[in-house]
Amino acid sequence: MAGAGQIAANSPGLLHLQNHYSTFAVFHSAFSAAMLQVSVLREQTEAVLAGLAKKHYKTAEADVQAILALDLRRKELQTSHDQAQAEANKLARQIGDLMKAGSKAEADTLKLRTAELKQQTKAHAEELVDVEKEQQQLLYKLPNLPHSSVPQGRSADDNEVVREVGNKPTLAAGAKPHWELIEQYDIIDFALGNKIAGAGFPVYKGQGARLQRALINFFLDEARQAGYVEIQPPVLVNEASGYGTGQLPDKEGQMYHDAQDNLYLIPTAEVPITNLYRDEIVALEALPIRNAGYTPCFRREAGSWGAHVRGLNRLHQFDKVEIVQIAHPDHSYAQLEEMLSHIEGLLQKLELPYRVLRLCGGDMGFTSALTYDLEVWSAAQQRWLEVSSCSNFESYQANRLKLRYRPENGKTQLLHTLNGSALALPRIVAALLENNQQADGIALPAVLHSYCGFSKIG
RNA sequence: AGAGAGGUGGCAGAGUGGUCGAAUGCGACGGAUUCGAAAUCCGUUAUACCUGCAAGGGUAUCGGGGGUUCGAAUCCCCCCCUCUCUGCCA
Repeated sequence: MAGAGQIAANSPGLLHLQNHYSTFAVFHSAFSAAMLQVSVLREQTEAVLAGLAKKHYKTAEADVQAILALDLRRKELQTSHDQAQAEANKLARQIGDLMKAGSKAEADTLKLRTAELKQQTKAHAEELVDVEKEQQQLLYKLPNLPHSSVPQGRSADDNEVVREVGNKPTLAAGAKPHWELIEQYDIIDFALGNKIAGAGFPVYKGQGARLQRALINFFLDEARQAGYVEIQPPVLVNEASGYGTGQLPDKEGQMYHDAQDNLYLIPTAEVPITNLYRDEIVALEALPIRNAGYTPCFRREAGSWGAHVRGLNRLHQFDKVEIVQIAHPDHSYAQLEEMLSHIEGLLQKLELPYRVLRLCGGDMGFTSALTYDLEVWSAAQQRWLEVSSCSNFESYQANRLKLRYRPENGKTQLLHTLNGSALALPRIVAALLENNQQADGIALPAVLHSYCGFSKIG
């Protein structure tokens, strides 16, 4: 094919998203160069296989070998194709000169050769497309490699509790879960939402709506004070953006899709905000980039409805403030810690007991290299609720996004992308309601009083 | 939604079949000049892949895809997008 490495945005040609940053090497720790770079598969095969094993990826050995074999074939084809094309280009120039000189017969002789070359380049180009497509599909299957600090493990039970902060409140007898409290105070109405939209689309009313607005403002203000630029992105994105952050092609069933215009409702502000930097070469001085945005988030969550997802625990539409960073590869883990401490600060100001988990290989996301989950204690439900997930994707997303920087000298390199919820509202609301319930209402934490315009619900 | 115009390098903007990866201007970078700066002058200034220890060489890319041709930014077809006017509308 012509122009290996080009991206055909807005077209089915997205399969041609290339991963040819072969020189992005091993400057960092053995693990820190992320996936989807064939050079890493080739140069650090053992480490890659170990990482994939940690993520419980089944066919690692076979897939990696297949990708490497395809890469060899790809190079062969590229070389032969380029050589044939070079000769054809040279002949074309000669033919042009001959025509001008009036030597038509000689020109015709050369044309015979160009016809042959044309056959060759065409055959090579076609196979090249096939090979690249096949390699691409295998690469898309591979999850990101876990950071060395990621604990071994298969499920949520194996996650590492990094720390637990705050005291769990002791509720009076007869304490209610939030789905009863919201009815009692008439602040969130599932039945109404069901009537106008469907299950999982609650209607916030009165103090409930005002609390939502207060939390959004609080989170955005805190983010701005921490150095984040506030972004208001579209909540519908195109297909290329879905590929850029990795929601496509694997998880398309989790997004609402407008087939008429081929747009997707965002499952998180991560998608539009990170894609802002798709196909960009960012100046070193601009790093790290800190962006924050509030958006509603839409998740189909097909088939995931069950007993313990009552009330606000899981919704089709919810509100979230997301923080996104783009960092130099050498500094991305420092930035991850910065983000984590920002999020912890929010929870502390909200006076919610929380814990920080380092997710194990089996529980972390497909695209992540290291993920911290933050969970708040929901006193009436007597369980931890995940309110934030904060991850470093290293160059895994950047590779698809073609998000790079130019080093002092040398070729462009991939940047690292990170994001975290700061914070997702529904479970925060659930915990606030449950933990602060009193006989005569719900006492809100001091930090929210001025944002809400009231200090107590009820 | 209808009609028309247009998509070229960081930006602006030439270029209607070959010598065009692409004039020119601006910007940026390096150098000269200067005590320093402005101005001026000289030079450099895209991305990706293949090849090579390197220097270098090669290929591709002028919105995307396909076609015509020995040869396409330039001609033909399809698609996408933007702008203007009309319609509609928060």
